[in-house]
Amino acid sequence: MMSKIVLIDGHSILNRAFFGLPDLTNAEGLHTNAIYGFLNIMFKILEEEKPEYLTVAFDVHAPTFRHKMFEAYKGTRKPMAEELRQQVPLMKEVLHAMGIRTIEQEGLEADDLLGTLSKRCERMGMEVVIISGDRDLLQLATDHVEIRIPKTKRTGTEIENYYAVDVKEKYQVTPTEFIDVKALMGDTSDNIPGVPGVGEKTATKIIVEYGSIENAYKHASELKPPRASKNLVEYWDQAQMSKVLAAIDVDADFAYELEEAKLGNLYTEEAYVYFQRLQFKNLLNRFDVQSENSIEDAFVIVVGKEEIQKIFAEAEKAQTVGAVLYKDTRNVLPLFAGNAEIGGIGISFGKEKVYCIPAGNGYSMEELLEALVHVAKHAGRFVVFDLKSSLPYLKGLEGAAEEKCFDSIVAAYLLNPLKNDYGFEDVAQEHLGLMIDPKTELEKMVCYEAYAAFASSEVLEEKLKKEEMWKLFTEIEMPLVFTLFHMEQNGVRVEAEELKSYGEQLGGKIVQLEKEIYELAGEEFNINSPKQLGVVLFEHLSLPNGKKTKTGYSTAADVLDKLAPDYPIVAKILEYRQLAKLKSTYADGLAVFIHEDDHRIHGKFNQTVTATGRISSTEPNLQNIPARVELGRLIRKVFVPEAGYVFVDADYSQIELRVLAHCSGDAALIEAYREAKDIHRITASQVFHTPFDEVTDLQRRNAKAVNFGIVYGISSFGLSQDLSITRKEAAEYIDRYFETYPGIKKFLDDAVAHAKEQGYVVTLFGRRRPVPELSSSNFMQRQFGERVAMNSPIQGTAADIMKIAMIAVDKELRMRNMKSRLVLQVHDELLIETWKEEEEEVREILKEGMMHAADLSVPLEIDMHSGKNWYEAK
DNA sequence: ATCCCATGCAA
DNA sequence: TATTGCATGGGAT
Repeated sequence: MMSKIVLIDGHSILNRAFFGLPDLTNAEGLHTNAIYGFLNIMFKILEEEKPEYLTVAFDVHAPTFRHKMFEAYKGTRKPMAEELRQQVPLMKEVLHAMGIRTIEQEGLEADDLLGTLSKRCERMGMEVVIISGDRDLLQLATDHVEIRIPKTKRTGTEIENYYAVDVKEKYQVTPTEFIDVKALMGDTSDNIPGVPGVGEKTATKIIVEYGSIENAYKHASELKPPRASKNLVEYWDQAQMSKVLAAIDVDADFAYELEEAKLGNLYTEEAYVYFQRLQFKNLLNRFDVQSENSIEDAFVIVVGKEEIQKIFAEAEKAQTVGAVLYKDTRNVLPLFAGNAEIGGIGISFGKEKVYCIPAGNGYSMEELLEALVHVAKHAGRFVVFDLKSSLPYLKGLEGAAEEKCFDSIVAAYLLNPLKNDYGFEDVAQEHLGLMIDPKTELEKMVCYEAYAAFASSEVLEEKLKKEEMWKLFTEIEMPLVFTLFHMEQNGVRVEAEELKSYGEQLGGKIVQLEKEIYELAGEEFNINSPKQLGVVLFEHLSLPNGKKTKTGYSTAADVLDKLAPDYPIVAKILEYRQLAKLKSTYADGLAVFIHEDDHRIHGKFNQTVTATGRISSTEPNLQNIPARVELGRLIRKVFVPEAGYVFVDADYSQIELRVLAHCSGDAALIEAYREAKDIHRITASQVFHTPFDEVTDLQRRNAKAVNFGIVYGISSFGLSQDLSITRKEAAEYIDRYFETYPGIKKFLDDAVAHAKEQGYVVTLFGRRRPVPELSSSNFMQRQFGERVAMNSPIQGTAADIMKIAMIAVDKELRMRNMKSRLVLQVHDELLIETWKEEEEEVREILKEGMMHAADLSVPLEIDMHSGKNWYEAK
């Protein structure tokens, strides 16, 4: 059997991968998508080809003989994107770590290296496979040299394959003639001139007939389009030069030992470290797991009652205990509140102490859980992944062992809040370098999770301390786990019947509006489809259209608002949209979450989702219940307290602006807050140099918009959109604002500067947010990064303060054994279902907890209302 | 089934 | 071409 070599066009494949895949970054903020894509393509090819040898060729950033010959060669090429450039040296390191030969040579392009190598190998009787994204390489195809061009599609990678015959079949010319075709037609991407007036069609026709440009030149007078005939003669020199430029050098002079390209074990320890660092989870599966995961040897499935007793006794004395509860589905799933059946527990308190204990071996599930809580109370530290989801089963843990709890997922979130998920496998991989095969059987997986819990807390603690977030973790985030758990358990009561009739009323109006819209349109269509709606409005009815989206006309509210006064149908559509939204998302959407037994919605409050530190709410989202428009706001009437209770609702008054005043130390803004009732009016008065009492409504509105803009990371464009003014006017407002409050300008500038230097911004309580966008090559991305750097410390600090307040309020209610309970948090607002006799006490607790959550240089004011439903309490 | 887009709701 | 989120229906794959 003939031996085979695979040759890869390094830059070309990196380039393909870079543009074919979405941007990926690892924890350090390195871009990794091109490397990831390259490796995927490479592994696929290696599996298919099973070659004996492999070499990857790269271009060198230096002039080649082609540049010397034609200065403008590749002159039109844009510089490589920064995100891609960064990946090139790393790519080479990764290849070297896998023992793969790379080659590059000054004065030669990768094409020439590939061409020369392919010829040399072919002469030795080898089979050659060249991988490139570039069709120019097709000239190298022979009966023994195959060119393979990967195409990245959504469905995966498809590869076009070309031996010499395939080139002929597809392009009608032989690989060698391909050079002549290119010499005639030129190549804009390489800036090869070719012959003017000759494109692909003509060039191919000429070469099919005459075989080469030289022969065509001899028969120049016969050439078909007279233009080609004339130009070939006139530009003969240029054509000849183009041919030399287009021809790959197959006889270049450079040193290369085939033996160095011999493939060995790619999955070296060194490569493993790189893959881990780059966070190529899927690719890590390729590594032989045995050597790394010798900890598996310590895994024990315990079934004897006495042994179990012994383990619990030993665990009690341990400094750190990692644990996991599992359901006996063939998966370790996050547990949820309620009646899920649990299969057993996992527990680990040392590298050699890792146990899976299924229920039913002398210990029922209840007894296991009880014993586990007992362990938690006595051990030094109790570590789990996603504590909140296990709390329903760990009765008695609260109070007794609360402070010993360590949630590794929460810790991992603080260390990098930008990730999408924080499964224990991810944390194990990132912080322990532990690779876990996702197909691992259940009991072994339980052991892995218990061990990872045990082993991770120390590492995470060290990292949190190093990044000065230990206090944030222990004093805010961990206590908050319990508060959020309480809120989820409490839920909020919703009147199902009322909600249903509200939905039905909407439904009636929607049907009516639908009819009217069809009549005005003269046709029936799906009003919910922006695509169909766009066609009806802007094509069939020829309404003047402003904006477009990628896929068609924009039918967004701000566009339709402008048309509504002139076109009754548009006004109807806006009304229809409003009602449809209320019905689908709120009336019908909320109804499915109401529990039949207690008439309450137990939504989830997520602690590890947002980039800034806010809480998020899902299933359903209880943080976006309508409030601004009356019809929508009515929904709040179905949120009610249980009999004997009232709602008390408290929200911070402009907490973000106050945070800004404090953090910036701006004297004028601080002073404004010390005296102020109406901050926007004061701002207007100061910015427009108008006495407080003479501020017009317009001035106040503008000042308010600027205040908001500042908090979001202002841009003149954004402000101009919001106020419907020109960018210039918006810019003037901003300038005047910064003149009035120079401290704010400095604070925002400093935030951006800090982010550029350190790569992250930080809140008053030490919470960090990385800002990788600031090192993007894309201008818009960088602009975005600047706004993020300005906004995150403000939004994040406000979130920190609210968390402190929530914990304080919840603790106080429980310490006093009160019936009243925290049910909702909406970023700057807390809703408490209050036992009527406790109303005054609750108001006091809220006031105290919220106003004194932080000691700022401006007062933290709140607005507070009571009511028999959420509508009235707001 | 699953994903993406446009849209719209909140602070 | 203003910050942070989540859910929806439509429509492509």
